[in-house]
Amino acid sequence: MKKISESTVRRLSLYLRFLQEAAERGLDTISSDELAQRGGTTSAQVRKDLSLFGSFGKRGLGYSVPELVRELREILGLDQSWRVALVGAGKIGSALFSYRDFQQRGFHIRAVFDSDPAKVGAAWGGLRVRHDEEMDRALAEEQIDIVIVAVPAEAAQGVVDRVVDAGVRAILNFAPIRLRVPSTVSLRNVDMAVELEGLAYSIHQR
Amino acid sequence: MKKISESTVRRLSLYLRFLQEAAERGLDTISSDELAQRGGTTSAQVRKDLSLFGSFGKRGLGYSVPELVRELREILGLDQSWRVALVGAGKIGSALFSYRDFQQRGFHIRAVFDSDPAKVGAAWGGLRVRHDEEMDRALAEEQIDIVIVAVPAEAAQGVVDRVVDAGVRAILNFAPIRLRVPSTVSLRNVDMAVELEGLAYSIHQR
DNA sequence: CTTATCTTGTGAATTCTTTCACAAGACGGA
DNA sequence: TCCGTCTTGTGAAAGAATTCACAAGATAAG
Repeated sequence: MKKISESTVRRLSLYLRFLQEAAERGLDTISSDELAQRGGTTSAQVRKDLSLFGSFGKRGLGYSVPELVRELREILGLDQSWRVALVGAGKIGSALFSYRDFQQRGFHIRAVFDSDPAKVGAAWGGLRVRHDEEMDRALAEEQIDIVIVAVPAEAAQGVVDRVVDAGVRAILNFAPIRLRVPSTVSLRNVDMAVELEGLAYSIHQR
Repeated sequence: MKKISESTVRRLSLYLRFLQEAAERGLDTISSDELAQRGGTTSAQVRKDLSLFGSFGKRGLGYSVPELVRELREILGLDQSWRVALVGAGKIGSALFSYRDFQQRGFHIRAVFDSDPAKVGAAWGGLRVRHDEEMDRALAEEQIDIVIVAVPAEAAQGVVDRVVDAGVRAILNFAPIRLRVPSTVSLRNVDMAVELEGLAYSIHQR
């Protein structure tokens, strides 16, 4: 399969979200143009993105909403549920843990780790916060697919190295630091400081 | 001034972060190559990014760390402090509020709003959570530069419309929805669902 | 059946970003 | 001062992503 750019994948995810809303509203057909409006892009872009995976539309009509939902879920790998672990039981970790959306979309948090003895043992939902030291073994035992890193910047690289050694192939990082991972591992960063600074830049420019 | 791409601004922000670490470690000179390693890019990219704003380096030597820190802070608009408001006093809002990094980088939260009467009045740091209805007036009174939106998806567009009407020109959105704003307003999205789905896509692809 | 109206799928053109590659300086040592 | 070694700054080249523009298919109405 040809290489798909990160921006395309991002957009597919947005299309899917809007299609699901459309499905709830009972729409059963949608055009690339309507999809584009909500995704903040153009109809040509939508068609090009989708055409990388097949031709799902009907000329003159548009796309069948339920069908395209099905296709996109399959393309993105959302027709299965994913086993997620959260490392860092601080404020951000806790906010992420109770973020209902993840669950809904098939991302299930199966384990929470922290290095602070004061936090270890606490009950989080049906889980118990486990000590950091258990992590390496537990990631394998629980067959974790994705790890969310929500520890301070200083600790993040160490955590990630261990996570990678444990065989995890996908990491979502919230620590404000650029992590090194082997090219076989997928890494996404959520970096609030960078975003804020980008905003500062744009207002600063008048 | 020529138009600078969003990816360039993102990278500048990363360079600055690394330069500040370097400064703390006492380094006073750094090459585009060292800067590139940490930013996960190439030396040519670093030089091109910087050259959009001037020539800050010395051939044969590299860049003066303190000087480049100063320049980047000025370019990004970080040589001033920014007045931030937070809308949404839920889990995410609360995590963001206590995120020390923002403060450190000159982003000061001056007001917190929520529509839930149960939350209004609560003391957050030195602030008191205010009712949503006060928002429109308060944004102007407090001369807010940047608004962070941390409300549920259904409420986000309504909040943003009011924020825009109140004259705010920069918004950081955490709600999982694509917001519409006039082109005069800068908007950045932090969309954790999209990031997770991107990771799902990449492992799913084998 | 024919015509008018839609909207897709997709090569080609365009625009934007990144990488290459090298002349121009800067420094240190002899 | 001259030479060897660095590393910047930047046009030019290459590569990616987006947009254009239109033929081809689908439907509906007369």
